[in-house]
Amino acid sequence: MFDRLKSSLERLLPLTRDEFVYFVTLLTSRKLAKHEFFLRAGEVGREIAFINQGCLRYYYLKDGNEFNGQFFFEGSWIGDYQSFLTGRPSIQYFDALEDSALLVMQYHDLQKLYTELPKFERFGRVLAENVVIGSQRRTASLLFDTPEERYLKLIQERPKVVERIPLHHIASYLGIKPESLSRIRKRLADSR
Amino acid sequence: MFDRLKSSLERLLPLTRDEFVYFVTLLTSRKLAKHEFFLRAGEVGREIAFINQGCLRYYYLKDGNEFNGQFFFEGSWIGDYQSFLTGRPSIQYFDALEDSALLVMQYHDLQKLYTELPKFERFGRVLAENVVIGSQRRTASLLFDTPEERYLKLIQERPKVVERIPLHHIASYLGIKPESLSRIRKRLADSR
DNA sequence: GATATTTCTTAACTCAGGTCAAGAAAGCGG
DNA sequence: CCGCTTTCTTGACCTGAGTTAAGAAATATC
Repeated sequence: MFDRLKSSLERLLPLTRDEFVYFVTLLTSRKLAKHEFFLRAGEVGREIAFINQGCLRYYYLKDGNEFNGQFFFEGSWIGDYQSFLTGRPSIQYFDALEDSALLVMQYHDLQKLYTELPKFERFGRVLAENVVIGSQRRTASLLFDTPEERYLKLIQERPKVVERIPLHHIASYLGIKPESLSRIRKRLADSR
Repeated sequence: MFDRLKSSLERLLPLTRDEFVYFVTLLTSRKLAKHEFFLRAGEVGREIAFINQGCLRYYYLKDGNEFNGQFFFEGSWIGDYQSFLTGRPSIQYFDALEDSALLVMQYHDLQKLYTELPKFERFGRVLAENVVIGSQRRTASLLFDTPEERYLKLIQERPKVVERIPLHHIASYLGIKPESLSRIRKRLADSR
């Protein structure tokens, strides 16, 4: 039940048995069926979740069209960092792309954790850093990589995405239409 | 000398005279002539700077081409947040677009400040939040706004950028070529 | 197991942005 | 104040992504 969480945490900071157990008491388990929401735009997302099993994404809605911001698999933490920290409503939708199992932590429980076990500040800091690094990498790629380059990088760097997620969602993530991704795939297949 | 800094800080947290004076002792003044660098890709940027006067940008270099990430004017803080926090080399170039005057704070001085005057943690937190919010807004806009929409939003939301920064830099920020921005401007001028 | 839905591809056409080339205008540096 | 650089625009042509429409194949649903 908590194996994945344990090894994930231990990559960040060494924990005694008691510390880990305490951490776990702050979590609640939650199942999401495919297509169920973790958070909707307009809501305040004062919780973050460890994905124990499954896959989620967040997306923006503009003129009725979805634009995928990011995909998350088991082993990573998900949540609207902005909303979580500031208490303001989210502008993103978070939903499950597969049946998923989450371990959810509330904002005030995390704050309590920081106070009672300051070594967990490191956990919070690394989480925040990862958000910044991920977001800036994504911006850079959208700014100067072509859609084809973005697709090739995705295959290279995150093969799981290409394996488990429908192509129309990947197209949206790359900033193009499904038809264009089809053409890119054909181009690549023909040229080798 | 410190008026702009003072009013900028006071928007975040109320300070006594002594606290502000202490903050100021941690800063060193630095002038940058137009085109001078604040930080180069490959270097570790263990300092952040308050822009007292002038304008800076950061950009990425790919295949010999510059891609502008963001512009900063007097009153804002600049630095490579990733490099600053993690101590790893930057992948961005920071340079001055006008003759500029900075107030520079070193990483270890900021850490000292957090320890000695914990109320400044708020300062650090808000700085970090702004980085995340800015980066995510930018990603979203690159993902689903057209270049023309991005240009119109820029005029609306950040008129200073359009007034003070050459169009070829703005084009690069929008993710297009100068010629394309010229055409967009013509299109807009013709259609009204 | 039949039907509906989701997923993915292909084709024809349009259009915005890239590329290459050129030149005008403004600003700067000596 | 003269020449050089920077800034900005325009035109012709090319290319890749959007749009619309259709259909095939795989999955889900009852």
